[in-house]
Amino acid sequence: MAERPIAIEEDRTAAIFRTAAEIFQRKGYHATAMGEIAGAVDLTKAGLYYYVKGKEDLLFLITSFAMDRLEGWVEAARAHASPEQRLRSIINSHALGITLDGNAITLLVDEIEALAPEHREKIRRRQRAYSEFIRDSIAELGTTGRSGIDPKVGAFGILGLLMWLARWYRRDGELSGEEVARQITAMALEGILSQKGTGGEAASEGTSR
Amino acid sequence: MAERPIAIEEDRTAAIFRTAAEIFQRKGYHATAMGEIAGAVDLTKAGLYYYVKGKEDLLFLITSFAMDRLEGWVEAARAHASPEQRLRSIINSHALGITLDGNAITLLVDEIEALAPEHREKIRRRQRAYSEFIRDSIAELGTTGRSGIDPKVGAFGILGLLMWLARWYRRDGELSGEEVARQITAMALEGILSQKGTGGEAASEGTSR
DNA sequence: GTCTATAAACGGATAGAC
DNA sequence: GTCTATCCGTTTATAGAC
Repeated sequence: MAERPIAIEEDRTAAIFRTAAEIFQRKGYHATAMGEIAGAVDLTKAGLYYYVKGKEDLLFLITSFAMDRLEGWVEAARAHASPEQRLRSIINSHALGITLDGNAITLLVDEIEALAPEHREKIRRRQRAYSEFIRDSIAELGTTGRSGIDPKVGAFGILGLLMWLARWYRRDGELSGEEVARQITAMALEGILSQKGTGGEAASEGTSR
Repeated sequence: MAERPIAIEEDRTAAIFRTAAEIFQRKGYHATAMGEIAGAVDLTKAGLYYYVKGKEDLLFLITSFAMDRLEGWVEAARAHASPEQRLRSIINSHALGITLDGNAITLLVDEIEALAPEHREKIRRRQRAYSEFIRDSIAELGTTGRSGIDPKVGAFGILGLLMWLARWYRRDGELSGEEVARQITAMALEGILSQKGTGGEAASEGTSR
C-alpha cells in the first residue's frame, strides 16, 4: 500500500530506541557502548549516528518516553475518588508496564545522574510530580485513619518495589506478568494499609548494627 | 601512645573504602572515575594507587565487606524459631544497617556485573544464599497458611524495599534511622503476611525456582 | 543510508622523581 | 607516601567515500 516500504514491523528509529533501552536497562548506561547498540540493530557505530544525535540524547529520549507513559497512567488513576483506588490503579499500571512491555524502560528512571544538567532537571521535575502523586494519596489515606505510615516512607517503599521489579522480572520465567503485577500491587497496598497505629514506640525486633 | 601518629580518626585506607563506597553508591561504579575518589580523600589519582590495587579490586573489597555484614545478621536471625520472627529480624537489621551506618555500602549488592568473573561468582553465591534465606522463610510462612504470596515475588519485594531505601534515605532528614527502619520493616512484613487467599490456585504451592 | 577511517577525549594504571 | 608525567586501551563522535 505504501509507496515506499517503510518497514515490515517497525522503523529503524523505533528499533534503535527499544534496543538501546533494553541494553541500558540490562547493563547500565555507562557500561553500554554505542557500538554495542549499533551491532544489536545491525549497523556500525557510525551508521547509528545517522539516526541519533548522541548517547546522552538517546538516554534523554528514552527516559522522556518512560515518563510520558507514567504520566498517562497517573491521569487514569486520578479518575478514582478514593485514595486507595488511586494507589491500586497507579501501582498496578506501573507494574504491568514493567512486566508486560518489551522495553522495560520504566526502569531508566534510575540513570538520571548520567543526563546533561538541563535534561536531568526536566526529568527530575517530572519524577518528583510522579512520586508526589503517590505520596499525596498515602497522606490522604492517613487523614482518614486508614494508614499510619509516613507518606514519604510509604511512597519510597512503593517505588522500591517497582524499581526492583524492573530488575529481577524475566518474561521467560514461570510467573505471568499479570500475576506478578497483582501480587506486587497487593504487597504494596497491604504494606501501606495495615500500618494503623504506627506512630509511637511499639514492639520491634531491634537488632545489632 | 602510638610511636607514629597513625591517624586521628581513621586511617587512610578506611577513609578510601568509605568514600569510594559512598560515591559508587551515589553515581554508580562505571560513572565514578578513580580521580574522583582520589580527590575526595585529597590525593591524586596516582597517590590513590599506593593504597588500592585497582578499581575492580576496590569494588570487590567493598561488596565483600557488605556481604560479611549481611551474613552476620542472617546468623542472628536464624536464632528465631518462627519464620515471621526471622523475617522481622533480618529486615530490620538490614534496614538499620542502611540508615544508621555511615557507609551505605549495603547497596553495592547491585554493581556485581562490573566485577571480574571469579569475583562476581563469589559474591553472587553469597547473595543467592541471602535471598534464599528470605525466600525460604516466606515459603515456610506459606505452608502454615500465613501468607499466600509467591515466595520469589515476596523476597524480591523485600529486597526492593531495602535496596531503594539505600538510595533515598538521607541521614540529615527529619526521620530517624530507627523510625524509618521500623516502618520499612512493618511495611514489608504486612505486605507479605496479609496476602492470604492470593493464589489463583490453592493456598501454598511452592512456585518459582 | 551505511560504511571505513580517524579525530579527540577520557579513564585506568604505571614509572620514576622527590 | 605522594606527586608529575605519561602510556595505552576504550569510547564518543565526526569526516568523507560510496
